[in-house]
Amino acid sequence: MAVLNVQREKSVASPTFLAEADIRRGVESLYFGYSHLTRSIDEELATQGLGRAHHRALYFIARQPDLTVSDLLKLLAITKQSLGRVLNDLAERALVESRPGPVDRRQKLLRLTKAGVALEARLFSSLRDKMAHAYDNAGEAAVTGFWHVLEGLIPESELDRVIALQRGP
Amino acid sequence: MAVLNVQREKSVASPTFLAEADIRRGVESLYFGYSHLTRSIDEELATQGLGRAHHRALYFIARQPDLTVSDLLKLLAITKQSLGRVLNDLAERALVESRPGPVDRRQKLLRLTKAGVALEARLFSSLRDKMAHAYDNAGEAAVTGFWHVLEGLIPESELDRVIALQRGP
DNA sequence: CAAGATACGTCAATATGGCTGTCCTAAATG
DNA sequence: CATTTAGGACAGCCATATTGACGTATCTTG
Repeated sequence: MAVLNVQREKSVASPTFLAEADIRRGVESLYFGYSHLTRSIDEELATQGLGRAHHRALYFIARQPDLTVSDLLKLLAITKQSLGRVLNDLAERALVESRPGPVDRRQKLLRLTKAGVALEARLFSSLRDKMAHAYDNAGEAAVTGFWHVLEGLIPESELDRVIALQRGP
Repeated sequence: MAVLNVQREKSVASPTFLAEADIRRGVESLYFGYSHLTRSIDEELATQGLGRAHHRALYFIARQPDLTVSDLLKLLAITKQSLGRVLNDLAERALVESRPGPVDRRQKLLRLTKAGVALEARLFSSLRDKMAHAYDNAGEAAVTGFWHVLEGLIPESELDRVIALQRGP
C-alpha cells in the first residue's frame, strides 16, 4: 500500500508491541473495513427489497446447504423470532426452500432455490471484487495474517463452527 | 493458532491466490471477528443506558478531541439527524461537551468530559483486551497483514481520513 | 408407554438506530 | 447584499433486533 509510510509500518516494532496506537489502528481499520465491505452490497439488496439480515441468512445457507434452523441461529447469534421473519421473507420471494430432516423430521433443512443461488452469487461477486482488491494490494503474507488476527477475535467455542463452514458442508 | 492445521494454512498457496474459498474465509472471519469485538462492550454500554451508536461517537471524539460535528459525520457516515440524537444523549449524560470554534464560530468542537474520558477508557480496555489477545496469538507479522488488508477495503477517499486519525489530533 | 426434551413457529410489545423531508438560525464568504 | 455553510429541530417511517409467553410435532428416555 503506497499510502502507508515507513513510520506507520514501524509502529508495530515498538517495545511493547501492544501500544495503544496499535490497538486503535486495529479497531479502526476493522470498523471501516467491515463497514465498507457490507455497504458495498446494500444497493443490490435494496433492488430486491431485502436488507443485510436477509443477506446474512442467504450467505450461510449458500455456504452450507441443508443447514438447519438451529445451526443458522447459532451462526447468526440472533433470536429465532428475528430469524423467523427473515426466513419467511426469503421463502415468500422463493429464494430459500426447506424440507424436513430425513433422520429427524422436526428439523427444517434450508437450501437456496435456483433464484436464491443466482442472487447470492451476484451479491458474493461484489464482496469478492472488494476483497480480492484488498488481498491483491496487501499480498499473500498479509492475507494469512488478516485471517489469523480475526480468528483470534472469535471465542474458542464459536471458532469450531466457523472452521466447519470452511471444511465444506 | 494451534487450531489451524496445515491444510488451512496452505490454501493461500493455490495457483490463483484468489480462490473463492479464500475470499469466503475473509468474509467470514471479518464478519465474526467484527461481531465478537463489538459485542464485547454491549454489557458495559447497557449499564449506562447507551448503545453502540453512542460508543462510536464517544470513540471518535476521544480519538480526536475538538472534532467538529461535520467531521464526525464524515467518519460515521450517517445523517446529521441520527447523529444529533446520539450527541444529545451524550450531552445530557454529561459525557460530551462542546464549544464554538475559535476561528469559525458556527462550528461546534466536541470533547469528552472527565466522565466521558473515564467511560471511553473503560470501554476501550475491553476492546484492547480482546484485540491484544488476537494480536498476541497471531504475531507481529500477522498484525501488519491484518491492517493492510483491512485498509485495502477502505476507498481511497476515506482512507486519508482514517490515517489522519492515527497521526494524532 | 408416559414424560420430558428438542426443533420449530407465532403473537404481542418494545427498543435501537438508521432514514427522508422540511424548515430554521447564525455565521462565513463572495 | 446574496449565497453557502455549520449546525439544529420536527415529524414520521423503516429495518432489525429484543423479551416473554405459548403451541405443536417429534424424538428420546426412564
